[in-house]
Amino acid sequence: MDMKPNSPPETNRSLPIALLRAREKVMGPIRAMLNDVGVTEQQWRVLRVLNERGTLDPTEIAERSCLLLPSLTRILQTLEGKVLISRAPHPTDRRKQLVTITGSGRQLIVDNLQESQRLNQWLRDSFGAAKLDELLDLLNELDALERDSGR
Amino acid sequence: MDMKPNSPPETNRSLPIALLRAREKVMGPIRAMLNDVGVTEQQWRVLRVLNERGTLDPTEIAERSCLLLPSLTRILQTLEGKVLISRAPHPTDRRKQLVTITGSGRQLIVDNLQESQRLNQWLRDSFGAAKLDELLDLLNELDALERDSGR
DNA sequence: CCCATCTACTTAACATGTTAATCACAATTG
DNA sequence: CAATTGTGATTAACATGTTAAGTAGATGGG
Repeated sequence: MDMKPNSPPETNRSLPIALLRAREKVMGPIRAMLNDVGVTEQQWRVLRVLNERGTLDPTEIAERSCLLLPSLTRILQTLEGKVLISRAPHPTDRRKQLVTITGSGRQLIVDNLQESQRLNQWLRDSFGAAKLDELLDLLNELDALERDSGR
Repeated sequence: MDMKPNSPPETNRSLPIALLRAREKVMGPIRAMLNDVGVTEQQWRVLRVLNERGTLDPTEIAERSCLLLPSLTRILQTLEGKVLISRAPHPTDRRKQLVTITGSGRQLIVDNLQESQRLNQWLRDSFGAAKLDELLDLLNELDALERDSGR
């Protein structure tokens, strides 16, 4: 037990940094793929959510794609400009809107989904399916934690 | 085996999203703490690296704090403006510079390190020390992976 | 020594992250 | 129904992320 008192965690044992580095490893190739198509990682997330879940309002898109509403507002404007999504007013609540992916949007996903899945599969093979699942379980547990937080 | 063919991973089982959500859980309280002091999460990372490792050049700071050089350039300008770091030309290589944390910078760390460690400890207690270590191991393994990448 | 090339850092341009403020509309209450 | 409060989305302002281009200084031949 030769641990120094109050020894702060090395940057390698810092969870925020470790999460950041891991994310970079995984997203790097995906970002490169999307860069060729002209959409960002965040725009891709929004399109995938809309493709999987159908028409949604911005608040739910934000939750599912892990974006804050101010960012999403700008992203939706961009995607609408590219005609990858369309927006319609909510029939009863005039504060809301309904966002739908367009045919072009779906096509963009179709064009890139295979490559995306290939990258996923490569990760599974390289890292190991068991460890990947274990990692996902731990991350989801961590996320499910703290509904109160230590502050 | 009732798996649908080509079934894409749900957003919850997507590693990039899971990493993002987990990071938000961990960083949220830390960000709040730093927000009160007037430094960002990235500025905090740079200061901690400089405090732990001493005088460094920007390239090494970028690696250790997980920032890209263009971001770091702006961050160093900001930190220099706040007199939390100082910059000096490299004695032999005039392309480089040497960045050092100032007394004010060290003081800022001292003032917030305890709270930071308290939040870390709370995470360890809530999540479990064993699982936290396991998670860190998996993340580091993932990071150490792919020196070639699947592209 | 000169040139081609590489390296360290910076700048530029655009997209997103983050917090606070704002606006329109909805829901609630008196 | 009017006033208050809450909600959904947007805007504003500043910081960072990301890619590409630029600049100054080092480095390695010829």
